[in-house]
Amino acid sequence: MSQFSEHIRSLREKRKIRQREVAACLKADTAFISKLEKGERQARREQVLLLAELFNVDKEELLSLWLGEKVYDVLKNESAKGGVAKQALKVAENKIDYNNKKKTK
Amino acid sequence: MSQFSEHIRSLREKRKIRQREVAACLKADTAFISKLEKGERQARREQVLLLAELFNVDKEELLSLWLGEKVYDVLKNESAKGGVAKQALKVAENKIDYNNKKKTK
DNA sequence: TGTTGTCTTGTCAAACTATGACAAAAATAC
DNA sequence: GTATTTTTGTCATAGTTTGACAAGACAACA
Repeated sequence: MSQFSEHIRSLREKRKIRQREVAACLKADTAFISKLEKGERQARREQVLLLAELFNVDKEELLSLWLGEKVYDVLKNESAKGGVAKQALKVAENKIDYNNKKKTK
Repeated sequence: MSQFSEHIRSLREKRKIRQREVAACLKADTAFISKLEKGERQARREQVLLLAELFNVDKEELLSLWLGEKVYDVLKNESAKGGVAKQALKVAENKIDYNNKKKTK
């Protein structure tokens, strides 16, 4: 149901790892991993980094996917009708750009 | 500090309304409004709509600004280094587009 | 069929976060 | 000075999320 969760699952399956091993890596139980992989629980930042290490994938890429889901979560109620959600994305983008400009200055 | 909060304040000042009147409209006290206008509290969706009515501005526009802040909140910790935040925006945008496409289908 | 290992689901307390109320201080106006 | 508006600090309450546990489902296979 969520890109992030599906991605995690697919990474695990490609590497033929059991949920119990992922659980050990995150110091959680398999029930939690199962829910992560079905999008019923959200990972926390720290866990995303551990997963990236475990699966040996780029941390920033995994973080982007994870964050993207969180962003979508904020918008999903509005995303139905029209431009509100997309406008909101623009607002956020402008703030990011503005902040980065300030810093390089 | 936040676009939304500054906007609210400026709307109120343009119309020469007191915080007490805004508070009445939202059924809150002035302390709360003060914090809203300084970005120390986040409005809830319902309150945004009330504000749009009170100030007689477009609801969708105000919602976009408000949502944009919420989105930025999710990203602000990452927005420092590099592309993670902007990538996350793209991920979210794709999900929105994908969902809209599904619906019109 | 029974056993073993893996994954899933339901439930819940504890941890965490946010809201909005109140009181008291600060600022502004008169 | 007083009166009014705005700000700040503190806090109980409500609301949400996490992760632990127990029990169930499913698959492989002897």
